[in-house]
Amino acid sequence: MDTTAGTHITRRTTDDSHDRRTFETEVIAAAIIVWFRENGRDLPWRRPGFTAWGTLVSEFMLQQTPVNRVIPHLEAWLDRWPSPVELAAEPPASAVRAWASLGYPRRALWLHAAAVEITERHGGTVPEDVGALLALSGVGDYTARAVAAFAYGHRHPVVDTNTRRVIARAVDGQGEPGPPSRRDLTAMEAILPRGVVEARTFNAGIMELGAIVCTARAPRCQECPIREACAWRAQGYPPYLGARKPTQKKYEGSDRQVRGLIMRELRSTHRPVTDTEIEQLWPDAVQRDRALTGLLGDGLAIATVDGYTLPS
DNA sequence: CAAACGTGGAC
DNA sequence: TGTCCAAGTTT
Repeated sequence: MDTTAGTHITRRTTDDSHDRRTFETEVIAAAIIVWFRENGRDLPWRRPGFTAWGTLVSEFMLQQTPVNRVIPHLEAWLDRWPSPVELAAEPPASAVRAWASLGYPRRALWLHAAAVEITERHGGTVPEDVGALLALSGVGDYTARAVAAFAYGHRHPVVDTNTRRVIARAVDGQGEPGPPSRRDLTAMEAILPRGVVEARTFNAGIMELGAIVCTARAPRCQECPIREACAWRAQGYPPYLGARKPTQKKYEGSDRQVRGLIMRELRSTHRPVTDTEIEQLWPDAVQRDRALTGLLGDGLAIATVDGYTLPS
């Protein structure tokens, strides 16, 4: 927190001992809301009339995949499957094919499974309740709250990598957030505006701020609406000394790459892929078998007498 | 809790 | 060229 001004105000706005709202955090929230209304991107899931199902699909696709790569696949997906009922009526293979090269194809399988669960347990309507959302396949803390908040307007803290980074910098004065923790949720809750409308806009706005201004690399502080209130800036941008996320392993030559090659082959045809064809994909038999066994275990590949297929 | 899980663009 | 990063979830 900024301690440079002798007039710094720390009045609490509630008796809740977990509430970290102060004059400073309320200024930050208000500035983000105003900034977002002016500067938020025109994205499909922000269009009026965008459905809860559309929101759920978009959140699945946005898990670790950049916005620009998601948009065309999202629109094609929703044209084909306007509600979970239509998707649930198709085999998982259709979902995995439509997922194409978005990456992490288990998400396609989970999204299909979630569509079946929504159809069977919720009459084909995406649930509003965070608990019910969390019970769906592939839906975790982030996605459940994002759907409840953005599709249904409920007041929930939405925590993702962007909100964690903005709070780490602006509020905590750290250049990077620490490892993800349940405390992130309470930290976000603690500064979330009380009003339903304000909370919804703040959730979207702080994510947007982290995505296009307060970025991981080369943040554009001169364009930041909360630069005057930013604790990290006030302290002279001290370097981050805490635990770093482990460096990502090399993709070239990894099991992930082999899985990706096999999945690409399975998606490319409606006929079973033979052992011989699988062998052409990667020279190392041990690694190849490990990848294939993993895919079978994940349910992304099915063994038949004629070879391997997507799950039907 | 750490590790696994795809893919492609940016610097 | 190699590293970093992207609206996470699961085991």
